[in-house]
Amino acid sequence: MIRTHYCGELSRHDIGTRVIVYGWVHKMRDLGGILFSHVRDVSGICQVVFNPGVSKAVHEAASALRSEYVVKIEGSVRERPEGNDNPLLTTGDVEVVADSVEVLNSAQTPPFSISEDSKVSEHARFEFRYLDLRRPAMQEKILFRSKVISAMRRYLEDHRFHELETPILTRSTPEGARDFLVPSRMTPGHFYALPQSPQLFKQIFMVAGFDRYFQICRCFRDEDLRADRQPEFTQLDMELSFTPPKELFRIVNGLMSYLAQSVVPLMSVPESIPVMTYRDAMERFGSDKPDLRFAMELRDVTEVVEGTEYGIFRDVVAGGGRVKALAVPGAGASFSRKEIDDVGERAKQLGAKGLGWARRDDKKYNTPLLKLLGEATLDRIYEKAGAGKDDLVLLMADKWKPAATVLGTLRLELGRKLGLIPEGLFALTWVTEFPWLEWSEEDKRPVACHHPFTKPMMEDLERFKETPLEIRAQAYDLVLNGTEIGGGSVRIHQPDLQEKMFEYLQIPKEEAREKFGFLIDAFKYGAPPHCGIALGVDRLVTLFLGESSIREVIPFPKTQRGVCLMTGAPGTVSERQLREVSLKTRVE
RNA sequence: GGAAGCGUGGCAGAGGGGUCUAAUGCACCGGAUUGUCACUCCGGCAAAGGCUCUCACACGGGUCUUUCGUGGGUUCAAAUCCCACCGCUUCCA
Repeated sequence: MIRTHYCGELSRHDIGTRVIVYGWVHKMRDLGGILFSHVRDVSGICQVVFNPGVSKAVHEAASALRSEYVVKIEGSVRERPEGNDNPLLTTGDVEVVADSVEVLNSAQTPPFSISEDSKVSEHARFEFRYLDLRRPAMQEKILFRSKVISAMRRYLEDHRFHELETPILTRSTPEGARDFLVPSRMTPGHFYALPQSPQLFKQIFMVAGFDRYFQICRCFRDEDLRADRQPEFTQLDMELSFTPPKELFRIVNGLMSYLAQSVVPLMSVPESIPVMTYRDAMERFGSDKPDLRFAMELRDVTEVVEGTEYGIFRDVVAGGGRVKALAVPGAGASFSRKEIDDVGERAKQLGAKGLGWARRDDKKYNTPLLKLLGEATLDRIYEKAGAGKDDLVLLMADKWKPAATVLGTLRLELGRKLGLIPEGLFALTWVTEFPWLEWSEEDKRPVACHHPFTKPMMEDLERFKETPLEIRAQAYDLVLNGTEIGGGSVRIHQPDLQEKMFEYLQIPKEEAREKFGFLIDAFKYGAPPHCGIALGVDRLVTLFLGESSIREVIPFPKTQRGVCLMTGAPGTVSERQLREVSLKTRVE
């Protein structure tokens, strides 16, 4: 006899039916004469009653049940007696009257409770992940993730995308993050690398003519871990031919609103997601991933203070720098002097040389800047910053970028502190026109901001000789609530431009030839114009669920040191295994 | 590479030089309990080792020692102070 019903799906509809359910004992309540039990399976929980009036033997057998025993229950569904419904259970208006119970497996007492949402350290949860994953809250998250992924597949397949696979064993590329390496047995001294993304392969798919590709793929980066970073993570990777980014945006907007409709009912996504340039994002929010759940925009007051006598402002402006202002709502009235000083300290911690501030009580300004700038200038600063009379105005003078980013960080932190960031809101935005190149102090050469296959804005390219770092790329990020959840670009599809790019990046010809020769060759045989994007599935799911760490939505995550506490990976290998791949370790 | 925080019974967590023989809650174990659903009530409950009582064994009892991430140090005295290491978390490069 096999299972007739899932525990969590029993309802009034089944009253009178004989059922067989399988599951784990979630909880026991022994009232002596009568015995109640909650039985749990993947679908949920139902109550099973053991009554000696029904069967003395079964009641006695049931009294030996303990938490997490695996059981098979046979019985009949009945309506609960008047007033005994349990509104906390989806199956709370019925119960199974058991006439048979079979223990399929007993269980040791688990190290932490599965039925109660008690506080447990991550360490214990990771070590006993199989028990942690049994907890209903975790099952919900993992199944939610699965739903998100399946909705992605559905949507993309409906939009003529093909899910295509790319290799996990591939070759190391010089740009980007650190690779995970896999030694080759058959070619001693050579290594595969695990892909940081299937970038080159998806472009090759475009050359091969598949037109629209997607993949739910695992990517690997050997970097330090964070709350939002794991050494392996999952991306929704996409690439499209003959499609301008505008159309890609439309498809991704559609994907987001499809997800909102089908799996995240709390989220509402407007037909079109706002688009702003990198420059705009930096100027207005001091970040390339602005959190648009709240206003508090940065303003530029350089012109207002240009002519001032105040040395710091004057010098910064004369040196081509900028003075940026941030109005902090209500904080002028509510912050103590110490709190304001703390903000200044924080700014220094973030790399600022100093932070100007102003507030006013009633009609008078109360700020050290009053003497230096005068009332009229402060009036204009307040006006320009859009500050009300109770607001605290922060002023930052520096080169435009640090001035913006420091205030941008303060904006976030103060917004959080003042409770200005609404919960349960999903604010999406596109950020476009990222810089193409950035200077790498480490390598003493320009490196690609996105990756070396990104197409620049062709009209900017003419200025390459003079201001290479000001060239804009046809690259874009998708940002949700201040978190980058995806990024992509229009790719170079002309072999000569791609070769030139490697030149700009000062990658030696031979190296470029060796590592990317196949791509340039491929382009020579008729490459379509193409663009693409990759969305971070772990981050997306984390945000949807309002969690603070991607570890909550990854079934088997690793600790900050890259260790899996359940399996003990990474582990040592035998001398023989090392010999087979021609390796010798330097540590014992 | 660097900064900060943390590590105490199965879990959570108090204790920050002597009163720790480690509070409390949860889980767990035994008993009572016929409508519970965070059931209730009573009792027990950190681990390892030594010695010992009862004793054929088992079960049970008594007693001592060690253990507060690990190791070392300071002190008459360390969970508590210092040093190193290990681990977890957050952040920076």
